[in-house]
Amino acid sequence: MTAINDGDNLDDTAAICCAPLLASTIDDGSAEQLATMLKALADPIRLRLVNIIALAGEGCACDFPQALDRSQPTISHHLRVLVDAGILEREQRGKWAWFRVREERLADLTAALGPIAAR
Amino acid sequence: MTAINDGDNLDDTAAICCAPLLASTIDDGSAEQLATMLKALADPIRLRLVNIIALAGEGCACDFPQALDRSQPTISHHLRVLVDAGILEREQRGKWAWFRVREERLADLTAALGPIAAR
DNA sequence: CCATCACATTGACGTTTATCGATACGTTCT
DNA sequence: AGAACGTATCGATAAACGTCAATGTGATGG
Repeated sequence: MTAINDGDNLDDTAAICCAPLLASTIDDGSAEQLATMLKALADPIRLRLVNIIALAGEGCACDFPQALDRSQPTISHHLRVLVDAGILEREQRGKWAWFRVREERLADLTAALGPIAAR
Repeated sequence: MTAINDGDNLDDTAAICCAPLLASTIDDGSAEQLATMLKALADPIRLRLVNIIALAGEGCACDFPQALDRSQPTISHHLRVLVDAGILEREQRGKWAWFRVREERLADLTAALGPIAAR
């Protein structure tokens, strides 16, 4: 693979993701899709990014380097991973970039994980 | 770090994990704990392992290399990651190793992720 | 006891990932 | 147009990860 995500896989992912983990034998492709979303969340910095943005309703990229003690390029990288995975949405306001949580997508995730726990 | 996990971090993790992502600002430590569980699930092979075991109620290690087309050491590695993260439990029966899903732990996970989706 | 079987551990290798400094890009204001 | 600012991308580096062949460990059964 070349990079985190190269283009509009975002909605491809959204279309297929996520068959409940208990309901049926998950195939190789579905597992890969689910893993992509989970991998995006499976990082402390990215979890805290999502947390901060979810709490405030939205968040400006400009605040994150200081809040999370990481360089601006590093923050930019993590935001990209989250947007590519469909967990955040990006909106340009003047020269600032603002982010919101795509709650439907997180709901998809818990829906895919839930059935196991619910058994 | 030496390996995936070196000892009984399992229950240390269980004790702290997992504060809801929306309810409060998540601190560095909690983020790390949550990330550990998510990382354990964020792999296609491990997702399919959990899926197979959850569907059948339990699963024998002996069946997985063929089912998932991976070598025995690779399967053993993935099972170790899942057990260390508290997602699976291991039981020795004669010379066979059997695994079950720890549903309470998965419930903890969705509980930590859920509040965002529910907003 | 020794052979066999199931599984874990070790060691090595290629790939991916997180991180940052430097730099490019795009917007705003003068 | 040019300066200043916020953000993205590039290039490099070190650490982590997935994978397998070889080997170790522990139980089973002749």
